[in-house]
Amino acid sequence: MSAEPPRISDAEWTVMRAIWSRGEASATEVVETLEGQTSWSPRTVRTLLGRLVKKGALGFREQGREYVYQSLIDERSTELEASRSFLNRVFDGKLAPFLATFVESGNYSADDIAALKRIVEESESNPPYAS
Amino acid sequence: MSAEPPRISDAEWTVMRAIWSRGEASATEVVETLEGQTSWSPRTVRTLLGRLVKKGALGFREQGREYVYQSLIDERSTELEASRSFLNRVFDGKLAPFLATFVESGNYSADDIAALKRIVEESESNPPYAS
DNA sequence: GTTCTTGAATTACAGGTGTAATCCTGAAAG
DNA sequence: CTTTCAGGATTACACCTGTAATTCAAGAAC
Repeated sequence: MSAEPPRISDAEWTVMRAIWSRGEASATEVVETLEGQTSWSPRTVRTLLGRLVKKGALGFREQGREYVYQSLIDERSTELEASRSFLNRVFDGKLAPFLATFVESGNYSADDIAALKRIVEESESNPPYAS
Repeated sequence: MSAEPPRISDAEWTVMRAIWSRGEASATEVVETLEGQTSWSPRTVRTLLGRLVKKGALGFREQGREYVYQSLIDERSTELEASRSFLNRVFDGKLAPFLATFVESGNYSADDIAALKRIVEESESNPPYAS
């Protein structure tokens, strides 16, 4: 019944995150948001917005001569789906090897450790499925 | 000085993992390994092997009429690089939000918790950089 | 009213990707 | 020897991506 969630490409993720961070935004606003983050031409940003609309990831309403875009897909669930897809691709779907690799390399911060602790604690009061 | 590490596509990851899991393998062996995991034609698998060779991810030696392929890129560092690139794309490079999203959804196993515990403990004796 | 400007829509264009089929060659089978 | 077959090499082909430029139309500026 539900349409497939659209595939968001690398560059498109950047745009989606800009939209999510603002709630909604005109093309010009997105361009401004991305200046400094990327070196894309405003043309490129507009192209990406158009593609995201075509994919069903964004909707828009007209405001005068401009469109104001808003997300049609949920940030959390889109992130989760991307995470699962990534883990499947690279780590056979398993979180533990991902963490191991990441941590072996020292690529984590104190914040990350704090997040890990919360997870461990939470899991003790509310255990996940076994093995 | 070092060449860029090759970009491994989605389908190619599947092949690389088959090679890594075997150390080295002929095309036929890779095809066999992937039966049941995918529904690709043997042709497709051979195409992917060829592309990976062209990209510099795989090398091969001739064994009779066949090639025996082996990886030219390190599994761990390739995984790490993919992980970083993923986190950058989706979570602004930060591990903690990834974990939060993942855990909110309940998508983790007891194994994962065990891995987390080890990591937390390790980090206590050997703390990461601050914040 | 005519021109300039700005946004959206359309078009561009060279890779990369998924997914194979076809071609070519040398070994295997007869 | 001739035919067959299996493997690598080459070709196919539509769609996706990154990265824009060009076109068109309606307001904004004269």
